[in-house]
Amino acid sequence: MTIKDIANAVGVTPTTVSNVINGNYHKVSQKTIDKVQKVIKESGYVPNKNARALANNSSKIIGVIFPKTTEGFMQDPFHSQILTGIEKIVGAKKYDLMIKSIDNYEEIYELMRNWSVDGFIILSLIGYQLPQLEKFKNVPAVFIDTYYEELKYINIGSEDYQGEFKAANYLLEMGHESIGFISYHIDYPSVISMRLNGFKDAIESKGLPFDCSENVLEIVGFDPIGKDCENKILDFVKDKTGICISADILAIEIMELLRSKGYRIPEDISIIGFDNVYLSRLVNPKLTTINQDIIAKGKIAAENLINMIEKNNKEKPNIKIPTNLIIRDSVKKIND
Amino acid sequence: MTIKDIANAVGVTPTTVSNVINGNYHKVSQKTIDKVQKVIKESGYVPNKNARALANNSSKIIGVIFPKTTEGFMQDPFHSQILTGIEKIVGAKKYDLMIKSIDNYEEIYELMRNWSVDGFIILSLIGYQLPQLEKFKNVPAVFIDTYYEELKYINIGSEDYQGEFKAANYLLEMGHESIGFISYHIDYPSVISMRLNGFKDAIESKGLPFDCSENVLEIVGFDPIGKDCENKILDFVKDKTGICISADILAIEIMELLRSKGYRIPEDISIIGFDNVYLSRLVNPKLTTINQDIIAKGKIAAENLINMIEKNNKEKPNIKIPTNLIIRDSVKKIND
DNA sequence: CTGAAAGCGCTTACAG
DNA sequence: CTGAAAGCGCTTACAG
Repeated sequence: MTIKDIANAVGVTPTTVSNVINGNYHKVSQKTIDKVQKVIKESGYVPNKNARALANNSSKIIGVIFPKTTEGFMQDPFHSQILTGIEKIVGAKKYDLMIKSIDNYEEIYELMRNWSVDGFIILSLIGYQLPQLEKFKNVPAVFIDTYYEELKYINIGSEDYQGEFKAANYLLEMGHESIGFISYHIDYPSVISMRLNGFKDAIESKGLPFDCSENVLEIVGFDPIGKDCENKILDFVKDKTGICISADILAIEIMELLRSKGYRIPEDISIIGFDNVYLSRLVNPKLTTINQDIIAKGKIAAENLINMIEKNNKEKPNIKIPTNLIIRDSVKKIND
Repeated sequence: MTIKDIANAVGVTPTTVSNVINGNYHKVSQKTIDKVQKVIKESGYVPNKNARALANNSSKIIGVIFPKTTEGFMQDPFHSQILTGIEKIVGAKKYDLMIKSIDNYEEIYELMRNWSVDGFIILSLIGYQLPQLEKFKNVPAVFIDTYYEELKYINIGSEDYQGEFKAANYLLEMGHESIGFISYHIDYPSVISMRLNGFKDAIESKGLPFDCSENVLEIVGFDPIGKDCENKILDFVKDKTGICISADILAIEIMELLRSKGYRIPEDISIIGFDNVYLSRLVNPKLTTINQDIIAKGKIAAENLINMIEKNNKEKPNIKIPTNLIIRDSVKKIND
């Protein structure tokens, strides 16, 4: 079933059929429109989008790009929720979705030319790789959580600074005076460095001293936490009553470690996470954390991209999703 | 940059360029091959796959189909891990990946015709909808976790029966005599009904009586668990020492519920899950469970699909991933 | 071994 | 309002 078949069945030319399919109604009489639509419906005609894309140099495909990692990117619940949000909007707006993990930013360009992809959502780009995207400049794209001074694209981030400020501030208000921040490797600038800034400013806003070597522990390597790393954490925690941890997943790992060493949480030490992932309310004690609506983030990314594509919108705003404190059971009040 | 441009640059026709791109080397002289490849490399030529798909009626696109749910499908860590496995193989084999959530199985057919999609991986199809796929019969497709008598497609499942048998058997060997099985809604046949059979047979293999109304609790609705549901669970658990739960996520929810009612795990009641999701080792106590390699499942699905496509393989095997017991801390030994 | 030509299914100026 | 025709970038019999 092709446009030509429809045209023959109705007794009209492919031009006319194409016009009704594409809603160019002002070019066709109502009588013809009706006849064509009837035959299309009855025949179960499905357009060949490859042909359409070839003729239009535009596919209504959106590409989601993420880094090729050994563990597998979607493993991380954060990313799968982003994808959930993206997929909802993309589907609702009648676009198709391609996903691809890459090693090398040339591959984005290649994918674009392969299929005449209309736009991209790019997850977890490392900032310093941005210059490689020069030739990509005129392609509609939105980034997620990419901080880089010269970013010429829309970025969808979160209020990371404000969120971690709230977290640290809560600890301080609960009477904690010696607090720390633990994170995986900290890139600058990045989501994590923003959070660290919020932490620092919360401390200083109370007139307390902040010192990187005192208040911050950056851990290398990934889960499960290695032996040497364990000792660093135990050492770091010793003289503190409360810890902000840059992500729930890591917070949960660390809670597990501390528990195994005989710490009671929150009696012996208070913990606060970031992200409010699903499992944060299922661990024991339930984790106090900073919430962000990750699915909304994916949706906003897709909505902005589609706006760029359809309205040829040239603005490059830096959008930030709000973050808010979720109080559960992993922080205790200190009275003195 | 098109094939025609390359042809002009080399001084040859598009036919020849196409032949070298497609590896039809026996049709071209070595000298010409070299010249064409050199120009392709230098020019940064990228093929237009829409044109190729249009000419070939085949796209090297693989579609991953999943149901449109309100919560969002990829939320579930199980599904995002499957997707991780699929993406790895699809990328490695130089295919492209489209994903789409659907309400209605007609949409699969539509997607196929839209893009000349070469094959599909279909997740969480409800068995009784299979007959709707009649017209889809000749399209390469593999299903994941779909049990249906008349399945004419490859299905990639797990040893659900054997896994739950091992789980229940472990409880029995640890001295538990009154044990139960808790699950969300049980379809027949399905992953869950297979697990229930394994549970039942383990009990009966010890010469113990099995009675559905005694040993099985099917809960309706989803997380978080509702009030009425809570009471059912508490009631069910009262006269038992060990519980098999059909999925880790549910097990973790239930552990949380029991803890809040004063139960100590495993001292007061033993719990065993299924799936070995990431968080099962992060909860307290660490969850004893049945492991399956979910990423491998995704990989096997993709490998089988691509074999079907490329070798025109007509076999429809029913593949099952092994399951094994992971002993952690949520089951205690009962000595009498 | 190489090329001319038709065809895949659509869109889009252009003419009438 | 309708249609004839060229074009999008590829592939593939077929002829030489």
